Amino acid sequence: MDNQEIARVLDEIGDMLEITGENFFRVRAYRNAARTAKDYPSPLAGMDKEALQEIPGIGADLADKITTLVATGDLEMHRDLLKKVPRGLLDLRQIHGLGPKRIKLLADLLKIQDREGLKRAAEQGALKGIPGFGEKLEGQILKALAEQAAAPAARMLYADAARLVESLVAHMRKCRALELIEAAGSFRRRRDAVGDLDILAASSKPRLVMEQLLKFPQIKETLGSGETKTSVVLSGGLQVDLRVVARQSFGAALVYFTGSKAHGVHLRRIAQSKGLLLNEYGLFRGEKPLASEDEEGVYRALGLQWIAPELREDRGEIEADQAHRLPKLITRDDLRGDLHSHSTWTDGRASIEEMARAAKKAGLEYFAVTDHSQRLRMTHGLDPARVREQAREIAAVARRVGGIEILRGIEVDILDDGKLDLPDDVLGHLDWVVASVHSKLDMDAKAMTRRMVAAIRNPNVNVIGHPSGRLINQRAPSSFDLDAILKAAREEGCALEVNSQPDRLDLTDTACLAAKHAGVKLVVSSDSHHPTQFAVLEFGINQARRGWIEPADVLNTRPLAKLAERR
DNA sequence: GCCGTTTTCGGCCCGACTGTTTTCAGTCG
Repeated sequence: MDNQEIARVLDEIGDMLEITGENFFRVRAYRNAARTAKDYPSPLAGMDKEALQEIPGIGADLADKITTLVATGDLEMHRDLLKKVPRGLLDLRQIHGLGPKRIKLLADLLKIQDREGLKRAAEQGALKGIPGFGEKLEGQILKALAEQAAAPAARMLYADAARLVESLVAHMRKCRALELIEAAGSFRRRRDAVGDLDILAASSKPRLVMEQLLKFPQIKETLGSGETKTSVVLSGGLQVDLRVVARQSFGAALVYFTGSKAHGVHLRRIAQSKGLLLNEYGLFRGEKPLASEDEEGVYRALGLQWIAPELREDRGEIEADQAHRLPKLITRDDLRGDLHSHSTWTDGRASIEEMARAAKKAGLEYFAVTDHSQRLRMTHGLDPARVREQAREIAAVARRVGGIEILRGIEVDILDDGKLDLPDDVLGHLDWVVASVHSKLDMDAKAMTRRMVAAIRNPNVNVIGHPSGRLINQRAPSSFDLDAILKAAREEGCALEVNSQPDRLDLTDTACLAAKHAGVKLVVSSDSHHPTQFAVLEFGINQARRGWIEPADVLNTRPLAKLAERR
């Protein structure tokens, strides 16, 4: 049972307890634990009760429940609650406007158990009779039920969101009343994909700024609009929340609106422990504002240093800050080279020379040409003869294009049994070997772990490419024992890749952190198939920063001469 | 259910918007 599954069960318990009217703080304890589990960088399944209790927010009772859940795959409390709150009822939480209190009323007064029952009742006009329900809410529920029959909204890739933010911000800047604007929320935290967009603006005339947003051409629906806050849904289904505050509150509002929610809660608890109040308008002692204009000031007044948005997930960054141990995060400028790229020799769309010129233009000192190996027939993967032939072309290009070093590399397939797709004597003559899984991505965890560890043990392999194989919104990550893989990688001095393609971003942020803790080096790579794609390195850097990665953790921050050192 | 430079009991983060009310509960972020 992995951390995601543990989190799901705990979350469901929280929801069911809330619907049955349990003490809200007990509910919150389960929600907190679920969130902690979801973000925890190593498997809770491998931890004993004492270790679990060391984690903030998990006490004796929850540690006990988690170990039971891991051992038996089930929890008596979860089963018992499902008898009281059937799954159909639980699912009603997805409907906008329905929370625990109203769901309880629906179940108690109208005996509603699921969507079907709710739909019938709403169509008959039966909801209006319930206290707190009226004409509008009934209509809203019917509409939500009809819309949810359509596909559920996927999260938008960060790269797509970045383009949208650019056009939205350009649109907003046409408003003269706008003083400052910043995309906050999970976008500013540089998450790999975002569920909505939170835009923060400063203005003394908020009404005008709201009106400007409502003129944005892609708006499908307005969910709500008040003096300081407007929510709209764009035609693609993405929700945009705009918040407008006075300029002197911008820093506090940015902290508040950047989140994460858990990070914000933690900050407000610190404020409270100092007898202060923290909200989106500032940090206050009684009526007196202590800080509000900029983020640095707000953190300082709480006794903290400014924390990079990528770290604000309440994964220990506040404690690290208090101990003066915040990481000095890697930036794009720290990268000297790129170690994964393709050319027209396989599935790339540009020649080696075009790629070399583009890499040089992107400010890189070196890059590796790592085309696919023979097994990937559809890409015309390289056999030993073509590997040698390509080496001659690389040498020729290197003579023509100065100012950048070109490494002779390969992205060799890891076969089903963990052997590699090219013989060792061929790999041994190359400068850089990426080994990747491209087939049978869904094999069971034990077999996949063996397969990847076997590749790591091959001394010719420098790095494992896109280790999990996931494609965001399209393909689940392969299952394997990350700890076992990290242990082998550490022993062999084999690195793991952070693939920067916007739909891969693989390793994930938490896996980066786990690798760092295990002493495994990373490589941030573009996996470019086109000259413009060296720009995606920015996205891989985002992901690495979210994983607390510093320049020294990443091999391609080194000058070429030091690249061969494996640790 | 968790937690402790006020505490092992009694607290637990904060505010905007909507719809239903006629001062506020519920939901949401």
